[in-house]
Amino acid sequence: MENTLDNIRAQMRKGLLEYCILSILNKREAYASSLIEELKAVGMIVVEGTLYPLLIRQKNQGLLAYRWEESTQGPPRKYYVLTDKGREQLAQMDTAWNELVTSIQTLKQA
Amino acid sequence: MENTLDNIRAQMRKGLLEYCILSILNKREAYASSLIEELKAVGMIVVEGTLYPLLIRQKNQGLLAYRWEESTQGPPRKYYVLTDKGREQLAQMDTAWNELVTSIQTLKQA
DNA sequence: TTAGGTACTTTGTGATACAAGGTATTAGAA
DNA sequence: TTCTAATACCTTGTATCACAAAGTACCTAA
Repeated sequence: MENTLDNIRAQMRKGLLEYCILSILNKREAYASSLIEELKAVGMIVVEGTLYPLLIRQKNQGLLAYRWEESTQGPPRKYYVLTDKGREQLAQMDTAWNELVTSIQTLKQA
Repeated sequence: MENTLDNIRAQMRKGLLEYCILSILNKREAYASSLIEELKAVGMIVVEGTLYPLLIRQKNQGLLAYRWEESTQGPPRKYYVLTDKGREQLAQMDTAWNELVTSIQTLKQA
């Protein structure tokens, strides 16, 4: 029942991670650790235990595909890319996000 | 496993309802049905079974208080108002929300 | 061959929203 | 008076999401 700013942020992020992942992958392919890095860079802390199941869900929904790629510094990496279906979903999410931002703007006005 | 725009919207709303309620009550006091009406007016469909537990949670956290008021058209209504603690929480949520919007803007850029 | 770093995965828990159903008060019609 | 409809509040069971914590596998270098 903590009410820290971190918790508030965490609650607000719920459901938006999926959108963030598709948005990043729309720019370039990436593997899990690099996604976590990019999210952390913009202030959205995400842990592995959250991200991996999410990527698997999106892949099972046909939004993502992946390919294995060798790494020079460890085990091979799963590089994810957006599918056509993923791009369609992202377009819908862009709409939903913009509407959400507008809704909250409206709510906060007189 | 539906992927309609409605579902996408619903997922994105998760965790933001609390913020919306405090934002509305920061403008004026309100009872549950009127909150639902205002949320519906900006495109955020919420049902009673979601809102009542949320109001009770926020009241138990000391963010809200309420008073009973007679109605001319039915049973008495619980009018909720923000407490000082609720206003503090709202201020923190404003910060968190603005940061979230900024984070997503940044993610979507090159 | 062993240690440490990197990467991927799974399990159990808490929190949120929802569907569906239930309780109680009021006003007006039968 | 009694019944019905409308309004308002509340509860229970379920699905989903994020997280903490632990586990598995690969690779390199000492």
